[in-house]
Amino acid sequence: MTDPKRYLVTAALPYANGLKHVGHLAGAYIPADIYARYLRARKKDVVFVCGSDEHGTAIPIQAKKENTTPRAIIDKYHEAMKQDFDDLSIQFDVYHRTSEPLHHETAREFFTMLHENGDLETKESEQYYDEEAATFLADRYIKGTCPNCGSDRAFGDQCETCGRTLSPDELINPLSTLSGKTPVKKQTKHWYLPLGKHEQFLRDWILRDHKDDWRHTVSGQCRSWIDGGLQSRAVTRDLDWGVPVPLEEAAGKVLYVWFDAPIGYISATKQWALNNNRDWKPYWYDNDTKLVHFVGKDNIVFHCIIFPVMLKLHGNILPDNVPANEFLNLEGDKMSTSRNWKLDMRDYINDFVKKDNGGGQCVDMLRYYLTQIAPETKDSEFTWKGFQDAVNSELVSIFGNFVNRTFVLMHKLCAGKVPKLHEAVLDDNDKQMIADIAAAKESVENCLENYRFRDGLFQVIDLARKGNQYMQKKEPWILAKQVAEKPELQQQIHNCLHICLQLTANLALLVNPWLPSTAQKMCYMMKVVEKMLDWENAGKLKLLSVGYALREPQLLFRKIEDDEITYQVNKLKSGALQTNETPAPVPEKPAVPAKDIIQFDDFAKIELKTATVISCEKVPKADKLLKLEVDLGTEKRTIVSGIALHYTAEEMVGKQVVVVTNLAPRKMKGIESQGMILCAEDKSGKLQLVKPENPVDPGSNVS
RNA sequence: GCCGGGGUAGCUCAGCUGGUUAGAGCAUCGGAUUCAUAACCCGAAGGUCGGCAGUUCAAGUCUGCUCUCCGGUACCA
Repeated sequence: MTDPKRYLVTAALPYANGLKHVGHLAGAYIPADIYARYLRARKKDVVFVCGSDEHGTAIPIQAKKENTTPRAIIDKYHEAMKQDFDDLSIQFDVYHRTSEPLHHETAREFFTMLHENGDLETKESEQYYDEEAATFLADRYIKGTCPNCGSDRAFGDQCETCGRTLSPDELINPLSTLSGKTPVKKQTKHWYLPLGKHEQFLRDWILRDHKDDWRHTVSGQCRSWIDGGLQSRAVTRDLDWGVPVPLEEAAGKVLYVWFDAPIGYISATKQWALNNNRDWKPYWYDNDTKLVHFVGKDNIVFHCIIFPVMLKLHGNILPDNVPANEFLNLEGDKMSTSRNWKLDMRDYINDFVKKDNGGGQCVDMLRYYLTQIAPETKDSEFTWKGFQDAVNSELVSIFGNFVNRTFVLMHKLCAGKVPKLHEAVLDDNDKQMIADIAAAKESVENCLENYRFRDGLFQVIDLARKGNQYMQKKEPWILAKQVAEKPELQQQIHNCLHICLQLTANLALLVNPWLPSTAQKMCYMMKVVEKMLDWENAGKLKLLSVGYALREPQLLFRKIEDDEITYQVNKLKSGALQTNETPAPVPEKPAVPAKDIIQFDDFAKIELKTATVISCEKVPKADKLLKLEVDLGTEKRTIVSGIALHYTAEEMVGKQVVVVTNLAPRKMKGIESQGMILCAEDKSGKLQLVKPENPVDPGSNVS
């Protein structure tokens, strides 16, 4: 979009069921914050909105887990996340929450318009209903036995043990988690958003109009979705936590969280307008508003497909870009909450920012490193060693050191004041440096405009590097020793320090979107007001006035010591170890079976036998399936088993396994499976075969 | 399996519509220097651009096949 009148920048609404980690930061919040700060520095009309996403079934679930109420959960995590963002200099213009009445009202209005315009479909279906609690049960509120792994910790949407996606109908022995009773099937009506109707619009808008300006990771994923066929999506669901559907016939139903959450951007904008006595409407209705969504790649489909369709139907503007980032790994592995392999924002804040030698410099160190490794084009990796290297050899040695030596020399050679620039004696080095400052402004700006934050920050550091080179060529400390014999050298010294100081001011300005605390500290040292950081001053040589006295230098960044790094790495590893070794917290009543008690006769219905794998091959065109021939002593059978991710076909041959031999046969990928192989599965989802301690004859009964 | 995105120096990445000896930063090694947080500066070394084949006067850059990593999706009794 050329020359937008105003900007609306959004960062993904974090879900209020736990603390967020540095992957979230690198993925959405830091890039969004950099962009918003840049626009503010350019005096653009910009609103940067975010807020807590507080609906959805995971909230009441989390409440149960923590033995409290949903309200307490969202209040707790809303405050915590808000605080963490604040501690890391993520400067939203408004941080709202979807539990606010303003949001409910906004979401209701949104739904109502779509409904009244006939843009939604309705469908009746049978859903589980808890008669005692007199409510329909969300998938998450039904538990039962997993048809896949047999675990009793399966829910209507997913099995906790094997992670398989489920539908409530698949559960064996479904039970309501509310009453503990067996639910009944009951007719229910829901509203759907028919995405398929908008396929052509999406194709034109994304694949044609934004062919060149969207990241190809983003448009590629969109194409994948569109080509895969766009299904209608339920907008409502039977749940009591969320925005009630504003229809009389929809009592007990709420808007699906995916529907109400992005509308949170709109309600946040409204709240901002109220707080600042402004009009929110142009930000969502005027075509000269540039809307940019910052999200992680898991959110692409919502922000590029679903929400735009909603916005179009509702008469709003569409996002100009969705610069989604990929994922951030940690020390060689994916970040994972369940395995405790992660770095929470709060942990960093406590271990670095809140320490005596911490503060803003540590905030900026993290912002620096997370930008430097930002997964803009592919997944990237956070390592503590990398963090240390980036801080020590770039921030400290190049950037911090340049500023420091400039200030020290200025105090030693120029009496603590900004020296004069003697234009008549400018040499090639001076001129080149001046040109480099102007050029840096252009390249940094270009990067920022195109969401290349990693490259932009590199350009800033590179300018500091050029400053070091320049100073080295000029060697004012050498000139100072000769000035007694050659007084004319004093002008060279002045020119060098003048340019270095103006360069320092420029560095403060250019680095400000990325490292705001550092920019402020530099302003303090230069005794200038923050207005100097206005982008229009960039590239110029007049940021500091001649003769102006500056403060004593203070170091911009401290070094990261080796022991801090080893401490963090050990902490990460031992934390992960703990979760691996300690089983899930034992409930107060130990090991009450979740399944119904059965009699011996029931058990006896299952025939279990040992078998030896004779041969084994991978089922073609299936990732998880192995086809096995097993010897049951008296017979041989073919079994198809979903263990290919854990065992290779070769290593299965010769192994003894336990087989359910009287299970009804089932065809998979065209092969009839005549039994089932038993496996144990740990928390991480790793499968282990169940087998006799010592080999026994094939066909031995297991009981 | 299908769809999408990657695989370029030890690490993190640039390389647009094909064109001279494939680039940068960090790390490493050597040198120089002292204004500076043993910092800076100069220099060197380091790559059969995942593999194979093809198109072309010319391919990291185009085509086909293949291996591998990351998502999504199907298979999981």
